[in-house]
Amino acid sequence: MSPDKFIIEKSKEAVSALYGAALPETSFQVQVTRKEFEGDYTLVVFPLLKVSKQSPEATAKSIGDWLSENTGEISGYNVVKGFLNISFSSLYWSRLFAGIAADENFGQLPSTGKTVMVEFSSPNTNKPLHLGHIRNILLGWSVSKLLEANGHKVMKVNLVNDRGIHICKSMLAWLKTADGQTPESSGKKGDHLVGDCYVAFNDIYKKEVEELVAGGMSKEDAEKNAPSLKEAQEMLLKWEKGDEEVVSLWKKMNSWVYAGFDKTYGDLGISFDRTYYESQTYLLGKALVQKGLDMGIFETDPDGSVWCDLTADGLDRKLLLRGDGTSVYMTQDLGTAEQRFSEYHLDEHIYVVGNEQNYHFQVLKLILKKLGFDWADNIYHLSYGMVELPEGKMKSREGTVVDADDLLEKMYNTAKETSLELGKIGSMTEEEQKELFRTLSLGALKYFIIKVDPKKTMLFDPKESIDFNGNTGPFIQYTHARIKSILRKADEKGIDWKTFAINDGIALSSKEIRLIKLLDMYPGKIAEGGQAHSPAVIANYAYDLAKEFNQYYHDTPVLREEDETLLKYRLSLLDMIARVLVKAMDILGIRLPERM
RNA sequence: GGUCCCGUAGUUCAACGGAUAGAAUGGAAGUUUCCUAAACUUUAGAUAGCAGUUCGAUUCUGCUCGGGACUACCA
Repeated sequence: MSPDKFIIEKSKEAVSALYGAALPETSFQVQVTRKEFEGDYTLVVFPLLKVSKQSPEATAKSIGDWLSENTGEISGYNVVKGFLNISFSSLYWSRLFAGIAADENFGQLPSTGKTVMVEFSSPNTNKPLHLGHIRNILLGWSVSKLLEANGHKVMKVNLVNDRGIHICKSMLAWLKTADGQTPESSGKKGDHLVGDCYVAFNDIYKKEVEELVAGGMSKEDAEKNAPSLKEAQEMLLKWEKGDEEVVSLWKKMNSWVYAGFDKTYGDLGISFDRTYYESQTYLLGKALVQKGLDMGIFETDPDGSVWCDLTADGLDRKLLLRGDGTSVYMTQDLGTAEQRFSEYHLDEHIYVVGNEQNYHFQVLKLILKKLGFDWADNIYHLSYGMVELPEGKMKSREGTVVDADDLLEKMYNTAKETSLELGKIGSMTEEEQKELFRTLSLGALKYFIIKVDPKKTMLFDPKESIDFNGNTGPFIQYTHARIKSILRKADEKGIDWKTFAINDGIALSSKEIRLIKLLDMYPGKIAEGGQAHSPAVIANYAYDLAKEFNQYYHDTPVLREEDETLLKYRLSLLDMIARVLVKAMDILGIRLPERM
């Protein structure tokens, strides 16, 4: 049992023995004792005053005395104001550690039998992935891993927006300007080629609008009547009718894009269990509109459009079906949600989508509830803030969007330069070097993005993100490599620490106890992070552990230790730290190299 | 106008309603006899403002001031 839970349980007994009162667990607040005070864990006694009818100090002392007398694990206590600082015996800590180290599945919580779907990435096929997608993807990926560590079965899905007017724009521009280029012939990555076409379309369109305005047309009319836009709209109609030529071009260009996306996903080290395409789902939801009408919660306007009035809930009227009977984004999302919940019997569905869609998801959940679906409560919108650059927001119009592929390449090159500069690569083969640079650059990028609370707007400074010092991915990677190096050294010396059974009765230093305490906290961090859907908790935990190790190792001889028992004990402690670091970083999708 | 989010050292980020608000980075001063100095030690530096609830507020409530998002028969 964890020390904090142990204290809660025993304190409960103490309160009932001393004051004859039974208080709920929430009245017992236990926290790690702050460094500047003596003790391991601290019980906050203020909430107990109402039953003790004593001063905070007297209450703390009574409970402290009771705990000392009635438990063997506690070695002492002190009282500061309303805080009861409790110390555990060395024996207790070494036994706790033995339990942690013996657990092969440490960090994996028992199966819950629940299935959770996580949707993330969700790109458009007319633009390559950019920095905003990277935040989305990394969040989606590590939330998935976090949920798995919590014992859930997780389905990672991607929803590709592969239809609509914007795709037609790219297709049109390709026909007009690309001169038959393919990814093979041009050497461009497929998604970039198609993205360039989209840009090319907008250039043409802009020019046409300018010409029309110069010819005396109002700007508004010009924007609606530019010939290229008309052409794109015609193309969309043809697509919807299944026109063979249009559809085959659409398929060809999309396949280029998917190949490009797959490359980027691969570079990021992520994958999906299933990919949905809007072209196959955009008609879903119409049946639900009819259901809503039958239930009387939707209404039809004179022009035939269907609405849901949410003004009573503090929201607006929401369109669900256009006057011409076609559906909108919301309709589709209602339909896909219903389909997914029934097909996979989901217990929860998490959508990783930017905070600009907070309103959309508020409405989505509300309408589903009105339609009588209880599972609407199990939809969670993991909303995240924008990524800004030192020079401000990313704007595609101004060309300040950070392209995902460019960024990954730059990170790789910087990792390479820095490593070479520090003379770190030693005798590595070229393959090993490449692997290391890749691991380091991805570690830096992922950690930098994930450590920030998702809901906050974050600043991405390319220079800082590739920093290898301080609260960074490479610092943790380095720490792990260092521990592994020590353990290798121990092996070379022939110290058989792996088969060591941890004995009682070892005098532990306060720094060692701190490390054990941190290790013990790890499953709790997983559970906590799982609830908050926040991988940032895990990221910061891993950093704390790495930092604590560095401080410990700096002035505690391990390999030089002469007492064999203590030596083996310490080596197992290092091994356990390395294991937990690997587990934690795995949740973030960050690999830890053995050497660097 | 309405709804939602954010505001913490120079900068980038932390802090279940708990003790003297933590790190990192940048600034200043130091450290090589176990591993790998991508490390470690010391030092200066912050809760936008005003009320309220509480034994206790960065955290909860209200207002003010700043920044952002949404408020499409786009997706």
